[in-house]
Amino acid sequence: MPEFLDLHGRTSKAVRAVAEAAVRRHGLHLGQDHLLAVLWQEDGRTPGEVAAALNVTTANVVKAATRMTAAGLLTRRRDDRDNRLVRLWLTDAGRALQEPVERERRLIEESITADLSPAEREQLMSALTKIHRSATAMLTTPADQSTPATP
Amino acid sequence: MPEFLDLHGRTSKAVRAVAEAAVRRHGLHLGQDHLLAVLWQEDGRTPGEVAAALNVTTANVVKAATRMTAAGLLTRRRDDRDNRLVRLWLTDAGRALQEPVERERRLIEESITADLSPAEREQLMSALTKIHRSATAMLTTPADQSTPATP
DNA sequence: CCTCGATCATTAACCGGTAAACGACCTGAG
DNA sequence: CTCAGGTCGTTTACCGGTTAATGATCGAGG
Repeated sequence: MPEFLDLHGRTSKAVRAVAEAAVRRHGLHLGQDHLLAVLWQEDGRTPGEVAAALNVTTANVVKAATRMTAAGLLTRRRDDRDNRLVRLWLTDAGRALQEPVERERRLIEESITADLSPAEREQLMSALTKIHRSATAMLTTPADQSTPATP
Repeated sequence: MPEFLDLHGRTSKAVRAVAEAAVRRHGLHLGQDHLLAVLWQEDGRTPGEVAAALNVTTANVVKAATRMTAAGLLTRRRDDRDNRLVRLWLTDAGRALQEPVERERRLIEESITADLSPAEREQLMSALTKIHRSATAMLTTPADQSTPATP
């Protein structure tokens, strides 16, 4: 029922669907492009490092890495010095996706914000930043709804 | 990398996490509250009707309904006149959640938008509406990125 | 009356995401 | 040197979401 949560949820789903469709044209699933983006920036990171960079659990990265390894995008290799660690390396196929995927992502960004004036876009980013800050604060500070305002 | 998509994704995840934590305090999972909301409005709907109201697949509603039936929130019963149809009925437990869940959802809406002035809030809703419209349009009209502007 | 197509719900197989349990490995204190 | 505790990755079991295949039922035409 609440206005913002409802609109945000529907918008979020629609945006997600657009990104999903776009990335699927390159044989990827949504989320896999984020994992690739981290490795495009720097190769040979561990699942834990990738998870931290993506703000996701390590288990999630492991599962995705398994699928992407099977798909020929990644290579797994244990670290020689510390045998607990596993390092993820891009294959040529995984590296080849960088340019087209990043380009498409830029196009989506443009198309999806095309109806907004520069001022509107600026205000939207500002507002979303505030929402993001509030939300993350509410996650670490549980259930302060008894004191909504700080006098 | 794109500014908006990145910020939107992170914000979306944070907001989702807040809603998840809130609804979990009442023994629900995120999404189940939406299903309940439809039934709170009117009881005895079919999975297909609920799915259409939530903009979700019927299969998803069926799965959720199965779990919620096991949790004692719902009751399944086949329609007498048309035996293909199944109607979902709230139990007392399911109906009892309406007031606390809706109240908490309102509180979250307030808390999460507390840093925004009324004007900012208005602009945010307007911008999100435009984003939503663009995104849904891009879903039905695939790959018009070769003609970004309509001259 | 009977069949054939449309309309339902359901199931199974995938995804991304999570939390929890597990096991292998390193490291530092004794 | 040993061993206890911390740090990893992996596995398993959920949840919400999807698509595709299956199955039961209704309804209309012949």
